[in-house]
Amino acid sequence: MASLDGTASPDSTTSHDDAPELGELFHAAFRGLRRTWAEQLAPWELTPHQWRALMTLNRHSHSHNPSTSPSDCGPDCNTGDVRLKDLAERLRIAPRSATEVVDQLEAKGLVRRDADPSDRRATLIVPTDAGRQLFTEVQAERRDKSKEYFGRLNAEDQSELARILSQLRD
Amino acid sequence: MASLDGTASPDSTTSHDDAPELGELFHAAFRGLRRTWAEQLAPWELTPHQWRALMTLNRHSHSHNPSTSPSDCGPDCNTGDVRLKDLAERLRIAPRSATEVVDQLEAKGLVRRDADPSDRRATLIVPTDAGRQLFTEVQAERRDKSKEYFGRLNAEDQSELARILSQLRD
DNA sequence: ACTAATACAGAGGTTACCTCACTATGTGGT
DNA sequence: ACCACATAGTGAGGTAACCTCTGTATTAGT
Repeated sequence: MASLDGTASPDSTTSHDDAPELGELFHAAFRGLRRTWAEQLAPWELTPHQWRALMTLNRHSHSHNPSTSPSDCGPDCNTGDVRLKDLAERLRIAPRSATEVVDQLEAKGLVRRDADPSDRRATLIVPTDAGRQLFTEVQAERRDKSKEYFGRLNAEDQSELARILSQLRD
Repeated sequence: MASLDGTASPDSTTSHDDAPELGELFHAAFRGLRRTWAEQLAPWELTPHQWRALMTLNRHSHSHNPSTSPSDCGPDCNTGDVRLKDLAERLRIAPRSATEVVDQLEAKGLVRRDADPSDRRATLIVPTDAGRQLFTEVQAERRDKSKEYFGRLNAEDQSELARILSQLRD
């Protein structure tokens, strides 16, 4: 609870209590971000959630489990041993929630569930060709900064924001 | 529990650009904020949404007791008449969604629906005594910066964040 | 070999939104 | 005065993005 650092002045004479709180600003900004994303992704019939999952799967395909790895995993080993659980961790959601979004992507033919040869309990989530193509397509579109939500910030503010948010994320 | 180690892969030969996107950071930070709020508000059985509505109503309505109100409202005194539609606007949600949260707060006895004497279509949302008391109580608790989600940022970063988010909000 | 842990999915719930259609009421035009 | 139309709130119904709890198959530890 009350830590003893005590460096902060509790009187807060200089703080404006009636100013919109950080939380409110954050909330509003996040809702705007979500809305913008949803609109951008609508042509592809993807929700932001699905896009995040697809992006993670396409990008984050380096495995973490070296045990019993196939010997032919050379420099181009990028098939991506991403188990459902790994996806959940990267998206910071519960495994059950990852199941859901994978179900959706699978129904759209964007990812595939493969059996993990090293553990028959596990499922490897692999983007299909369609999934990879869609990812590339959408990403290219999104690279147009004028369509980016954060495009209204200058570069300096963008990196400032990134720095601060990183602290917040823990 | 688990260490959630970063795997500490020193070099990813296949990774070309691993810059975590702003959107991802934003998302993660927002989820943390939501969770923190929910936990803080749990003792009062309020959801973050309900709290935001209650806060808005308490801040923007200066309603006195029906009796003994000498109307010493200053020149800048807002009438304190917050219609459901006004609440929706302030929360930036659809009127129908405001109805919902007002329903919830009314069921808890924290706000009351009064007829607007100047327009019989309109409903004025007024915090009850219980609502005002709860607001004060929770706000006092939340003033303890050590419990604040944004407390982990120093003052400078907090105002930086506020400045940037304001730009984003439009 | 037996027990504990793990990976996933089924069932069902919650929060925080939304739109569309409807009613009651207010407003302006002729 | 009357009618068209807008506006305020709400019932009905839906969606996205989460969650927990439970069950089953499988693997790991002793």
